[in-house]
Amino acid sequence: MEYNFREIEKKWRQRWVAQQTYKVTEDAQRPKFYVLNMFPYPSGAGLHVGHPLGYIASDIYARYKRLRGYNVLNPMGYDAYGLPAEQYAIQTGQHPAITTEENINRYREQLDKIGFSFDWSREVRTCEPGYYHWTQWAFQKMFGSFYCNKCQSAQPIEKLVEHFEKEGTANLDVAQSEELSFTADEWRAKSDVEQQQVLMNYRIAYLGETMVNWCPELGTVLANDEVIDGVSARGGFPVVQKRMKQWCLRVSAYAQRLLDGLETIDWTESLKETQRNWIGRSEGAEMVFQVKSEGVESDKSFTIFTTRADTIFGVTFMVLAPESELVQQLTTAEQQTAVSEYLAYVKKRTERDRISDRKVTGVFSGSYAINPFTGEEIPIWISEYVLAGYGTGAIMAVPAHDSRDYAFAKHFNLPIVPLIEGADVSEESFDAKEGIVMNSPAAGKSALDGFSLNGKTVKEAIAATKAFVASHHLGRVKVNYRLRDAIFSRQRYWGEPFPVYYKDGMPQMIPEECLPLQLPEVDKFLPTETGEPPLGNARKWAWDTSKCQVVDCSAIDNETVFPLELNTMPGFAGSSAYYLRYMDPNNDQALLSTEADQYWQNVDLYVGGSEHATGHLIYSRFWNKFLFDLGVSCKEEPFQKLVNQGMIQGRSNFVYRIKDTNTFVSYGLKDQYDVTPLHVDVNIVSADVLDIEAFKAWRPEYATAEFILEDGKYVCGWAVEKMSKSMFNVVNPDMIVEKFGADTLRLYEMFLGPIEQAKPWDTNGIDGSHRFLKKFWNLYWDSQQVDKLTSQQVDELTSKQVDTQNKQLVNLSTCQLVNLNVDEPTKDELKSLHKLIKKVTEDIENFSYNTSIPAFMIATNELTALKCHKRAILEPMVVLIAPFAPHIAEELWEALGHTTSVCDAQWPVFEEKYLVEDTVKMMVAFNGKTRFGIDFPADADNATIEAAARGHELTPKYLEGKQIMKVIIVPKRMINIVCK
RNA sequence: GCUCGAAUGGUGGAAUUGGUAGACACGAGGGACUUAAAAUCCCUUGGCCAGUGAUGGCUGUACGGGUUCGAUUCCCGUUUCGAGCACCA
Repeated sequence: MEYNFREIEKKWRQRWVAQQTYKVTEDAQRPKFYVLNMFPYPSGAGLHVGHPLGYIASDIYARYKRLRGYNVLNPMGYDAYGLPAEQYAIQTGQHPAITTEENINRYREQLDKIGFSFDWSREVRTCEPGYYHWTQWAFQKMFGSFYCNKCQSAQPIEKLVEHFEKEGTANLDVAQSEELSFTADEWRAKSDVEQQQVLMNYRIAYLGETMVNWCPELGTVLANDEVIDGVSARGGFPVVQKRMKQWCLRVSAYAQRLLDGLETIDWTESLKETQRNWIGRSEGAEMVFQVKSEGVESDKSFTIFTTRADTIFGVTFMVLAPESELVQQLTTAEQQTAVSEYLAYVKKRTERDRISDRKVTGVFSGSYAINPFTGEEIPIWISEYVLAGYGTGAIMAVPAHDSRDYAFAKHFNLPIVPLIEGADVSEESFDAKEGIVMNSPAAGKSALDGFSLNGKTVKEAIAATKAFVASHHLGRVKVNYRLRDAIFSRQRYWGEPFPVYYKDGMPQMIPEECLPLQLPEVDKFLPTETGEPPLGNARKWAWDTSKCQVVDCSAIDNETVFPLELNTMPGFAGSSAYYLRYMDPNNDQALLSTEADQYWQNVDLYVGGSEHATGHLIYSRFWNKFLFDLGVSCKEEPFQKLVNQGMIQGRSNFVYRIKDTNTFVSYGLKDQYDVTPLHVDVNIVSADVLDIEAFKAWRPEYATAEFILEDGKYVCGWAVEKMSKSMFNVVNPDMIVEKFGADTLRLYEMFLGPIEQAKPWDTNGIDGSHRFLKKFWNLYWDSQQVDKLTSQQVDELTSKQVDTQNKQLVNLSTCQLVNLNVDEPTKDELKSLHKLIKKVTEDIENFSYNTSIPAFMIATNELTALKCHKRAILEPMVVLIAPFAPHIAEELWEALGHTTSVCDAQWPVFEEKYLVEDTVKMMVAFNGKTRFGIDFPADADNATIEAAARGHELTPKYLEGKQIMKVIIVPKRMINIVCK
């Protein structure tokens, strides 16, 4: 019987749908397991073979867990909002909802062919009102919350109001945009609008005027993770810094918890490290410096942040960020012109300029700061190497021990005072945090309260200085984070609308029971000419508070009808809590029910690309922690284990055209000509040999092409590149499924290499996986009857597929499923099976599928050689392969007489006893060189073995005339004899 | 510059707590079957050397050292590649 994968796979695709094989419900009787893939953005290009890699890996795990008795949640959905759909809409005028729908259908069609065990009844789409209802709801909750540092959690804003009414800002320890100070009386005296403005300083979702990454080409602001090297991640357009009023999420409030949480989850070290870098915790001190301006000590002061408080005696100048508000205050009259010129220069430079050429630039402000430890006057400079957004936007410069300060000091000829014994700072600064401190204070100088660090190690000195700063009220010990609040507004159409309207210029939340606020229709998707977002084009986009519904803009009277927010939410809004929604996708009363949350808890295994390390994976951890504080999610960390699948790169093929001709020369001969390499569609190349007819038909200009062949073939060159349309190297999974079947595709993608590693796709190797499945199939469909046939009858059989040596027939169309004899399996057969059970079980647990495929191949070959036709062996084999190749497994399972799906079978139990040998081969080595192996009884003890070795019984030839110094016996492995 | 990870045949990659390096597959070469092709099956395949041959010897996991009876594995140093962060004070 032939392995007809097309029919088999079609049959089971239909059967799975009809029988709802993959539908899952909460079941208190069984332990849960939650497997999740990062849901795809349905792009117009469809899936290529790289996309399913992670889905296949997680599907194998999901199926395996199900076979082990777990109730497995394995959902799929679509991250449907996003820029490309909208860009397409701008170009074509087609509504993004329509193109998105089309793309989703295409994705679904492709996914369905690969045999995933997704429960499609739980599908979510971020662009559907029933889904973004809860994105809007979460946003409103963030608006209605502040972050309490003392209790380390989000709290309702009402609690903060209570605090203000009682004691103003006294004893307040909360996350805030800037430090405010007022009394309870002052608070009560404020108008409603003023109070609202104050509260904005504390809300977790707040409207803030901040420097944002503005991308003029895209007409929108971008989050930090969407900007790479000063250009937009999508499109590569320049990004400029601009001050704008935007919705922000106070992610920074959660910085420490985001950092601590990393210790509790099972992610790769490199990914955790990436997040640690992104969060960028640094411990240091803030110190206050008084200002002396134009020779007069003023009451002005400013604060700097430093991690090297110990270097306070080496400070020779101060530097302010050009954007700092202090610049205006501290510039003296005579320096005004120079400073203005410098600021104008800085303003012209984009983020990108700053990164690409790091010139040392700066200007003196005219003012001096006073070193709080020594009373020395220190000039205050302004330079772009100090960033406004980090710390306080001002630093104390210690040129001897900071390379940036050093470069600045050299350039402007400022003094350099070394503080570490033995450090040579004549050529470069000594940045390392090691050594013994000296010059603190410098000889002949004195410091406040006789403070000195001389003789201490740097580490001790840092601690001592911090303690001194705190006790003498010169500043405070402070932890700084690089992590900034997330900008949450986008000036785009295709995103979640904010459930917000404006009254007296202050944002108001539309009532919770009126959610979701649906995205309105617009005529034009481009941002308006006035710079307003596309929602400014919507005619019906005003909020009627009396009717609690959206009404026409013309009705705005600012009494009952108010304008709605025009921005939309960014891409990460919808993807930040989708894993929670899968637990209870159709709930219209809540994001999810408590029961669903309690049962499914969090994602046990999350699979996706590492490109989301500083975006999605930070935002959803933040989002989940917020929901955890609210009591909506019972787990603080959303993704317990995370596996990053590597990218599958394309393998491009090239043809070589001789310059100025239409003649193409084969790879091996190209050096004899002056040629231009051209990408050629990999789908008309097989094993690097070009299909010439297909090539001529590919493009009209090649119809008359001529070829210089080698060995009658046209051989193409190749290179590994990103898989993309423009390189003609996109391999479509549909084609592979059509040609080899989904099971082969699944097996081959897993066999390609370790799941985490990037690797090029090479269709050539796929034959091996397909051949294996055929062999596996033939284990079951074979030829008991053949033994009964006479050789003459065998010869007469039409297919004549005879292996002459073994007299065994394969692929014989008349044969039935093996006549499973009921004999006890032999020792060898059981050994093959249990070796496989052990290997496959371990591999799946460790996520290293690439090595279990060979194990299957070896077992199959062994069992074929043993002519094993025993149910006790073959039945567990089907279960073992079911996670990898579900279609063929189902077919064989049914053929073996089962009426239920193989998905509900039991994973075979491994038994050590079948692998225990009667004899153990011990390798014998002399002086570390392995010579040969000798069989010992398995129960021989070390003393017996050593006696045999010393008695020269094992090895007379090698030991002749030598004195045995030492015999080392490694249990069940090796005897090592050391001799002279 | 800092942090993390990696380096094994022509290729993708195996190798348990340190114990016969190169599993398995691709590619390549040879053979069987076939009018032919496809399909299938069998053999060879890290390098060098010796032998008619079975086989044997040397060498070999980026490079240089070290620990060990024994190192792809552990330690120190170097090089290269990948990833992340980056005027972050």
